[in-house]
Amino acid sequence: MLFAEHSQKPQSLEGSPPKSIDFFMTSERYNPREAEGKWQKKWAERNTFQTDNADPRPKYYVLEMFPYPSGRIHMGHVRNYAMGDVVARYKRARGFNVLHPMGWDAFGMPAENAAMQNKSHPAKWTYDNIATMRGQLKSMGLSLDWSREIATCDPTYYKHQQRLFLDFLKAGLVTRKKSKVNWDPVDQTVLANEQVIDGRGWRSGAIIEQRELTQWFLKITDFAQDLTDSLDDLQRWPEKVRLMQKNWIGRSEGLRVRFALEKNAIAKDSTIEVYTTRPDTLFGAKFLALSADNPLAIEAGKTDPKIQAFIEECRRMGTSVATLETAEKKGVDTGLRVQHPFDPAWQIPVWIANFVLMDYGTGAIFGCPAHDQRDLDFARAYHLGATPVVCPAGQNAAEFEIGATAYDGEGTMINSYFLDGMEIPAAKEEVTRRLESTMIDGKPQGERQVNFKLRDWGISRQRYWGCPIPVIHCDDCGTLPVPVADLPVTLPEDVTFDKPGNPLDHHPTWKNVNCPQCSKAARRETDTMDTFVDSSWYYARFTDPHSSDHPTTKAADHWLPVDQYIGGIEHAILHLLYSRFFARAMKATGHLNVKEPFAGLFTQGMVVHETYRGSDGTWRTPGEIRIDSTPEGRKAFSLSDGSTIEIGAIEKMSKSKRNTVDPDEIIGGYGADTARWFMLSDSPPDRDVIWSEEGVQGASRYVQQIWRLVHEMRELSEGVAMPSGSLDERATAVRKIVHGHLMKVEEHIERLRFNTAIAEIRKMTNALSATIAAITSPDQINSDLRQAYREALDVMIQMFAPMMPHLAEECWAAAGHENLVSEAAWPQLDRALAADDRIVIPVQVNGKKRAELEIEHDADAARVEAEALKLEAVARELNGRTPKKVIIVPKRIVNVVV
RNA sequence: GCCCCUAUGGCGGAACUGGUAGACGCGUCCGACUCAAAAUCGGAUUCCGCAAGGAGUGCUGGUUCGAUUCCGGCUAGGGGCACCA
Repeated sequence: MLFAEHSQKPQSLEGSPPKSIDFFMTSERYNPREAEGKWQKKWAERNTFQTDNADPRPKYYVLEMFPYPSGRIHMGHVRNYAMGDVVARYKRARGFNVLHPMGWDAFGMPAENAAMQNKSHPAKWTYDNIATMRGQLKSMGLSLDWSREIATCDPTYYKHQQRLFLDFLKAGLVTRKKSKVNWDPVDQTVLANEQVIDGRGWRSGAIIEQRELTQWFLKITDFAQDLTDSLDDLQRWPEKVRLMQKNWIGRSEGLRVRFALEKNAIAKDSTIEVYTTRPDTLFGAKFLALSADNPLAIEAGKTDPKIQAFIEECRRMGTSVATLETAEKKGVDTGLRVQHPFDPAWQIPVWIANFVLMDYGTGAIFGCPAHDQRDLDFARAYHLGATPVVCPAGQNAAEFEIGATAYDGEGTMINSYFLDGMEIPAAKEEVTRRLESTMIDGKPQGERQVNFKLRDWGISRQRYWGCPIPVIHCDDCGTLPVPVADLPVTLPEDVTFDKPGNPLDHHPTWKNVNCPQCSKAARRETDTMDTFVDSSWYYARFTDPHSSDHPTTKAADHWLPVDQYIGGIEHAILHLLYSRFFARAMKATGHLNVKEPFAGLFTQGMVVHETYRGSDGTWRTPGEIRIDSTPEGRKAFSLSDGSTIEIGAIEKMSKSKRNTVDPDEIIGGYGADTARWFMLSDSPPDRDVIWSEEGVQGASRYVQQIWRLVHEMRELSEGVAMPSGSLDERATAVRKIVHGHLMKVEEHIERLRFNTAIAEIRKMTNALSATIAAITSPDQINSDLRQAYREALDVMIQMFAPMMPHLAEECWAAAGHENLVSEAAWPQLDRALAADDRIVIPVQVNGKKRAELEIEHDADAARVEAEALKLEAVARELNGRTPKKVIIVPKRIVNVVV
């Protein structure tokens, strides 16, 4: 026997009083504090959740977004990992070889900030936090393979990341270029576009400045087309995330048009190129506008002080992304003129405008005020006119005028020479075709072009606590990769954070090295990688986390893609797009053979909580108040002085609003199972869940309910085998309850509908309790019924085991099993039992329900109709009239139409 | 400004491809047990109405034998992008 016999010694049935169910009841309550630690230890001893890569069963890889070791886990983690654990445990029971690993996204700014404050080392802070959080996760009873644990700050991890960087460099997927970057003045580092939110740093919240720096870039734009196209194949991703990525990548098809410049003293080129998605509106052109950073604009500024002043004004404005949002449309006429492509006599003025971006398209546009709001605003400010060239259906072309709003809808071409009368798509095609075949300056005047909003991913960060970029700068040999044999380039341990900026930059012995090529004095790259690089490939590393020679091995090909990935919607763009890029880049460099890392994605909602505010306006924690529920509503009072507390809005748990709940306290008080159960039960997993004390108490009550029910059923089924052959009516009814609900629970879990899966389990336990309550005397309990309860007991425990694993083990042992329910195979569903042979269907008259009809499930339409019409309530409604039509939807409904 | 999502009892929510609206839970009320309380158990709980019955899924129009579900218009809340030509 594996375990000491369970202490519960249920009473014998003999001599028990009839009627009440009290005689079944155990006097002991289930004690999660004792049980949970015991089973966690047992799982660890038996390596229950360790996964063997060589296991021949079909694989299933379930992964939750790994945490940043910030200090302690929060309720969001509990929700995320509870969901993943249900999937992992369920799939394991269903016979899959499940990979369910955990690790730490361990590089990042907070460790440096803590180091500055506490004068300790970021590594110590990080590893201390990891130790704390690992303990907390273990107390949740997650079925994780801890032998695969990784931390991205560990040289055994980032060594391989440096190797990937060098391979990407060799493959041309890395560039170093001078560019305008988003500079976070608080964190003193660069941020990627994706990390700037509403003009502020995603972490610091500081207003972002624009600076020009030399940076390392990963060429995510090389895959822009495939990254957008492949979204269509990600069937098991939320539509919302795919759409957000699609918009972010921002593919557009248009035409690059060359306008011939009139002779002038400024321009070196004889044409100006613009990019447009609306070549159909070419005859509505009123001006060309250059970006202030356009080389031609800069050239023009050199000879004209007025233009120079305007460019400088734009630069000042451009230093803050936030100011762009409110900026008026402004510009200056360069005096340059271009020819209209289809009318050499038509001169168009060339302006410099503050709303034209240099890094999209060609840094120049043609303005069609009638059909583009920005162009219209600009044209109104400088009286450039707005001739409509597209007329909406139903409008008189001669009278159609543009007011304050540009018209960007469909319509017919007007005022447009040879395009007149065409619809927009035909006009686009016609202009494109004509300009493609006209040559100017030895090139076609128009060329089809696809543009993307997506920019290359700048990964240089001027920080210490990150993965060093493995590159050496030599004055003679240039920028050289660190030889692979010298990897990892480890971080120096003796650093100080007393000066602003990058500590690596102030560390002479680390920074100064010899050139790997010429051996002369050279300098290490002191930038480290954006921490999003660390999390862009960890899912692959988990498949063979201790391989020391290579980032990945054949195991990655076996396990990837991740079958089910679960995490927050906040990563819809950043992390998920970078990971998709990384998989492609790793495929291109031979490290992977898939390009999509996550076949299934699920984005969970947040954990939210009521807020509480005292009369003095200060926030109060849930622990500082007491709530009274009355028919008039809920009222809150201060525990310390009894004063009235205002119950505020339900908001995301945050330290500032003081509405957080500590997972440790919940797990310590109610047990992990109760926390997991409530977290999964109360809301659909993709929506926010409101954490409430009452809800947790309900879950806790249910744990005890199950404990009692298990003992009742154990009593009833003592010493009998599982059902075989057909049983009597009473017993079959019990079996039908079990299999009917088993089928539904399976469906709900497969679709990740944890809340409805839990409702189904509760329905089943309610129904089983009712059958037991209906037993009025012991002589009603025959061998058939005992067998049915024997099965019901096991199946019930297995059904809630993925959500409440500790309680399930305790019950499983109480039911007399010597193995672990975590290692047991999922019960075999009997579909015949799951289906009902008599069903109740509603009967409507003229679409209103008037009666119910109970009938065999396989009754044919004629019989259903005959029986329905016989019903008294139906006859009464008909009142002698003959039905015009009777609609019968098998097993669903009868509708009698009069 | 553009794009997307959501709207169901006092509350969280359920209702597979159009087919009994309100499952399951929370809260509340009534009852049992108790000297009492807690815990536990049983019952009620969309609204109006004593009842028969009627109304009802944000508002509004449509398709249909039948609409929470599909289509059009609107309102409110939430999210994403944001001078991307």
